[in-house]
Amino acid sequence: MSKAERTRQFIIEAAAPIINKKGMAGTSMSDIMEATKLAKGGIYGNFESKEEICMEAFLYLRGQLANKLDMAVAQGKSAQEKLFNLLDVYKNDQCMMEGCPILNFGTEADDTNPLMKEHVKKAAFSAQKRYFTILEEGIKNKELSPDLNVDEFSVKIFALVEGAILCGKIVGTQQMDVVLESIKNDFKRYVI
Amino acid sequence: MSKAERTRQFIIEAAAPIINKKGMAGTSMSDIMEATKLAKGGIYGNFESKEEICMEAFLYLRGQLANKLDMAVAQGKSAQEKLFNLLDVYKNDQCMMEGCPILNFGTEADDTNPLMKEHVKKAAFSAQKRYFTILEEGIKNKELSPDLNVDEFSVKIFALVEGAILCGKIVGTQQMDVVLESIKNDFKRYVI
DNA sequence: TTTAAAAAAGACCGAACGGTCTAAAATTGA
DNA sequence: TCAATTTTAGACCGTTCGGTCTTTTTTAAA
Repeated sequence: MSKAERTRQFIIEAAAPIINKKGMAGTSMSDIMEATKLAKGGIYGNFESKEEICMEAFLYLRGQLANKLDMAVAQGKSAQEKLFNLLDVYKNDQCMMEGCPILNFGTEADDTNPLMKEHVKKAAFSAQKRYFTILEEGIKNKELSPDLNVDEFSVKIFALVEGAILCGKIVGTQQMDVVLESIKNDFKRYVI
Repeated sequence: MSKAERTRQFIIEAAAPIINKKGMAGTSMSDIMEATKLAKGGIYGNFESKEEICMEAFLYLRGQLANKLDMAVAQGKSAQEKLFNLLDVYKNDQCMMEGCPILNFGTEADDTNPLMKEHVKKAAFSAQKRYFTILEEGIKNKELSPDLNVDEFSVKIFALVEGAILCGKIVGTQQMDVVLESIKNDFKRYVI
């Protein structure tokens, strides 16, 4: 890994939480310079624009979150354990990074930045797919009722999780917990 | 209504959809000048800062949406009709304004603008209260099972609706429809 | 219709913006 | 260790930012 590659990664990791928090338009290059303690040249030698930094920041955050979720799922033995572990990441670990990047970048990018929007869309699909896989395996293993519409329920869980995060941000964590708990109850209706 | 009051309102109505779409940080005074065809003086004679315009824009959008939802609810005779009419506003009328102001302003304001955050919080509460009232009346009128936890279900519907809007923005309207439909199905489980 | 008051225009301000470029410094292969 | 190369510092660029202020225009009461 060359010096430049290391610096590039360092910039991404330093900038990502700021951009996630303040938004793309709300984050200035000077914010990033301050966070990295690098001068203009040090940054623009590794990225060709602020937009590129924003893109990489999103991909980084998305990857970090995906890893954490995948690990939580892997810990679970049953479909229920897998899903509940996943949801508990949001419940307990949310504080770590300032909110879900899909929610934050998605709301800002959708009318503004088509390329970013496409990346967010992909991230949303893969989040839904994670639910899908848990549910489908659960049915295959006779843990869950085959009546469950896996396609629809995956999307519903995704919407509920994102809604829960929004509730947590603007109202408070107790509302987020209520919503996350309601997902568990919905799920339990299909447990055989 | 004085000239100034009319102009002020005109500016708010012209700026609101832009700010809702591009965000507060992403909207510049020149954007607002262009939309209103007014010069700096004309705008700053009626507002003391861009932030004030953003505040008023949010309150305006929030009010518009609230009116539309209240009217839809008023059209319904049963709890089910009321809720379903409300949800159909999102399904059909969403295109009108670029997304839910609670979602858009909420995600941007939460780490940035405490006063705005407070307004968004209030708006979220009153959105939840609208669900609460429908459900509680439904129980009182023996339309809905008293087993329904009205407090929790109101928050859940709110989270699902906001999640549905996010799905609609980043993935597509068909996902939004799936989620809105799932709210109806959840509701039906409590109909007596 | 006149005139005093209110409202809007637009030149202007300093600051901050994203981005460039050259010179200095740090890295790296020999 | 040294020289070629890569990487970073930071002065600099034009532009745009939010906001002010004086002048002009418009409004509206007499």
